[in-house]
Amino acid sequence: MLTLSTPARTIREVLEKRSGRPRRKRPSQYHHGDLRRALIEEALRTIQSDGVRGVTLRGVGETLGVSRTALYRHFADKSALLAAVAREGFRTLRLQTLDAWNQGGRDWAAFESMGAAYVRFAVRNPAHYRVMFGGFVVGSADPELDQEGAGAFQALVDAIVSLQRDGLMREDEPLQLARFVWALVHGVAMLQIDGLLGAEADAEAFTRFALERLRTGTGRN
Amino acid sequence: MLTLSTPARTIREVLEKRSGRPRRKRPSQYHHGDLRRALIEEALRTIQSDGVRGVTLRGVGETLGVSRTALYRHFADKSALLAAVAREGFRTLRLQTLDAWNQGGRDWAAFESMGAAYVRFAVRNPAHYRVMFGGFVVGSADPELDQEGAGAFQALVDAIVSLQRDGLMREDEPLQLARFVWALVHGVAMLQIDGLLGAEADAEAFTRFALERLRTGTGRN
DNA sequence: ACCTGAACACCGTTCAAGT
DNA sequence: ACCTGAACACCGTTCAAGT
Repeated sequence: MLTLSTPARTIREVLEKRSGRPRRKRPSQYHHGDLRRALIEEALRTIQSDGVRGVTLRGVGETLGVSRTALYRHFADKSALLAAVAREGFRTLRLQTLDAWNQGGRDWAAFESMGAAYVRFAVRNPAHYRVMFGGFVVGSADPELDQEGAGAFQALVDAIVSLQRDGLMREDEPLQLARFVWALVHGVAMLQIDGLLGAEADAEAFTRFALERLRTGTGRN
Repeated sequence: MLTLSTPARTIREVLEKRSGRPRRKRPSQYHHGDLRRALIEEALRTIQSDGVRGVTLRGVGETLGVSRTALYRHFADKSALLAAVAREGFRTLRLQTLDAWNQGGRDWAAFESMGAAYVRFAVRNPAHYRVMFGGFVVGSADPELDQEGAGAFQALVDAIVSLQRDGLMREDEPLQLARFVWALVHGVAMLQIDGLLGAEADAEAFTRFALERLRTGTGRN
């Protein structure tokens, strides 16, 4: 029965029966509910090292020691997995920007730190940031993702309202101002990630310059 | 010879010989050097209608009536085709923004028109814009793409220098100012494309607001 | 030169089946 | 409930072969 032409799969099955334990990476845990978590973390790891295009359900499954279709017990499809990864990103982004704002004195300098923290997150996690904004999450309609994104945005709105209360920022509609600031830091981050600032440009110096002009504008008064 | 089991291909070949003209979309031209052009245009059409992910070498080839590998005579790979599409985008972007700048009086209003034209191009051609900035063009090292991108950027730099000469813009380093403006319009465009402005937000009004704040800043003087 | 067609090594997803 | 394995319908790319 166990001839040379026996598929490797069959041999492994025999060995697993023998030892009483499969030879894959600790699969028993996944029967207890943390495969979902493991899938998100492995997807994120792959994204950081190889980019979004490197994420394959086959690869993720193999690394975790489960079949390539096990994922469908926890996510509707691949896009839903990426949406979960994006959600993690917005959460981290909110925590890091809020930290910069609160650590500072909630003045304009703290607001600039907040912006710098935003850009720093994007530049340090370019592939992750691209998953959050690159249009990879299709089919949409992930309410939890929308909620997490809205949470990160709200941190910005709150800071702006605070600055207005202290007479440090223009009395425009806070939402409109928040969109403006978001667009700027998003643009600064994207240009840096895409390497479009030019070789001679100092990325950090440019971020500082951009945050200064955010306050003063570019016109000559 | 021409039995029921004869492949359709053979039948078509016979018909083509008969009529003296092939039944595919004018393939004879492709022997004269415009398959490259046709591939770019068909790829762009597919991008506009179905997004980048809808572009397959098989689909493009089939529509044009050539084999799915014919492309490799004109492009190194799929990424090189997308790079050519991106190049077209930067060319159009430069022409449209320059037009807005020149049609206006080269004053600050014209500069805002230039910014609005930039955002308009992105919003009207979201999938195309994403090809230009979404990190789809990998492997990089397409000098012609870099050159076209640099050309679009130079139009912005020139406008800024002109404004400075007329005493309308701050006397900062023009390159740094150009990067700042680019980051802002890029951010505004991306947020609109990604539908991240919120349902109640008026996209055009926001663009106007953003371009005003570009001049005045957000701080309270 | 330019294009074809088969082959290769991949994909995501579905689904009946196993425990 | 949770996971598997085979099957399906796709991909991009290579390459010998045709004209």
